[in-house]
Amino acid sequence: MNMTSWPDRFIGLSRLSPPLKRKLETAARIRRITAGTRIFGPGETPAGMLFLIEGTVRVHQQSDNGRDIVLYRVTGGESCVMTTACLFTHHSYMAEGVAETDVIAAEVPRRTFEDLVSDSPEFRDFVLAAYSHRIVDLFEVIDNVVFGRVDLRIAERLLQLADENGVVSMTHQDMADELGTAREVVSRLLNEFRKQGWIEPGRGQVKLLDLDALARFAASR
Amino acid sequence: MNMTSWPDRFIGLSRLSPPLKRKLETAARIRRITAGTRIFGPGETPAGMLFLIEGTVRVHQQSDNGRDIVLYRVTGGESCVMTTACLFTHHSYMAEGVAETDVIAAEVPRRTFEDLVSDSPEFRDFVLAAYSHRIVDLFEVIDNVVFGRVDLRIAERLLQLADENGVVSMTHQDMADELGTAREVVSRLLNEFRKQGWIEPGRGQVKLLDLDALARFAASR
DNA sequence: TGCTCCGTGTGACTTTGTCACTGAAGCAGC
DNA sequence: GCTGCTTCAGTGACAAAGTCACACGGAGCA
Repeated sequence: MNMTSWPDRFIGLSRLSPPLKRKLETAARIRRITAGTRIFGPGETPAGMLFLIEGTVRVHQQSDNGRDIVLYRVTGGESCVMTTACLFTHHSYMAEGVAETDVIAAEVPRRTFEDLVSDSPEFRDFVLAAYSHRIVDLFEVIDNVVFGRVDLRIAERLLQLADENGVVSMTHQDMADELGTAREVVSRLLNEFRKQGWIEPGRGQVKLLDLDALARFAASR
Repeated sequence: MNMTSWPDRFIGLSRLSPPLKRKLETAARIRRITAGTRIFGPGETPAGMLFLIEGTVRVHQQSDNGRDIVLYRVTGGESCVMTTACLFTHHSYMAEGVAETDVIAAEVPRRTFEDLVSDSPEFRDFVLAAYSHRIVDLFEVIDNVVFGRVDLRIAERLLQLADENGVVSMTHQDMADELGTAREVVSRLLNEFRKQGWIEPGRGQVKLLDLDALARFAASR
């Protein structure tokens, strides 16, 4: 990958003027982060704005009694909103970010970030659009957990997270942490799905047998 | 109230230069909204940025099956984030805003708003800080609904919403809609509180008898 | 081979949400 | 006053979801 052009990978940043692009590139520090690394967590403060060039980062919230829920994922071509929010408010993080795959990211120092927000309407629009879209994500999370049923949400996630062979490589605990529920609930509901012939469970993975049935179930009610 | 100085009531806007303050004031349309009026709702798009001079606006999310949850409230001296988000993304509203009291607000047209965001670092900081703080609110809502217990949340809300006489003037349905739960659940739990001698229920209102006990209960676990 | 850890299964119980229905409190209109 | 209507609250039965405790078995390793 040609590192000198990374802003072009971000919708909105490609329209920056060449001088501003150069400013972004020279100020940024390219970070390579291996899968599983915790990138930020509650109590820490961001050193700068993170632009995700490659990979995905999972942002999730934890409770004191061990439960966990995924708020959203940041993928290549996006910026990290939590970081933006913390930069703007000078607060520390409230959730945790973990590299789900190997990640390449550009870290732009706070000072440069603030300058660009000031000087460039395109940059500002990019940041604010990303910001606003993430708020929509949070609304959806709330809608799901308050009004949604767990069985439908599991079916939906299985379909989202399956690889090209229809296999989801996660433990039941992982799935529970995705949805903010408990492991036992996932085990029981997956067992129901198995009885329906929709899936074939294995240790640390689930094989989806009937995608259509799962999709129909997820869409019901 | 002296209307010519309303930006001074907003922390952050008082530091605007006099010319920009005048620009805000002349472009704004002062709106008086009576309690109970629906200000915006899903599907609509904002005509401009709303600055709340007096009163409170309740922003809540509704499900298709009749349940409801309050996301946050906007009070005097704050701006409406939903509106900001929609202005930035050119999306329509996803939640509903209702005037909880009589409201006086300044509506600044989108064009003026965008100009000010461009030209004034102070104005931009004000908007972004409000924005970011509201994200924090949403994180808290998620934390509560995913990890919290309903009885503790009710106790907490009763204390928040009580007037100076310790009376909360709401129906059980209203309280359920605050917390995103069902009316029957509220009825049952309030009955428990009554058995403990903490409250005295009445039609359309609850009288708090033992604030300390309620507070201790809300803080437990 | 035996040991330990981890992922999973399960039963019993609590909490929360849903449904259907009852009755009481307020509030017209007469 | 009385009559009917609406709104609010209470309740029982059940379903869904979360908690707790523990059992089982496979994977990996000494």
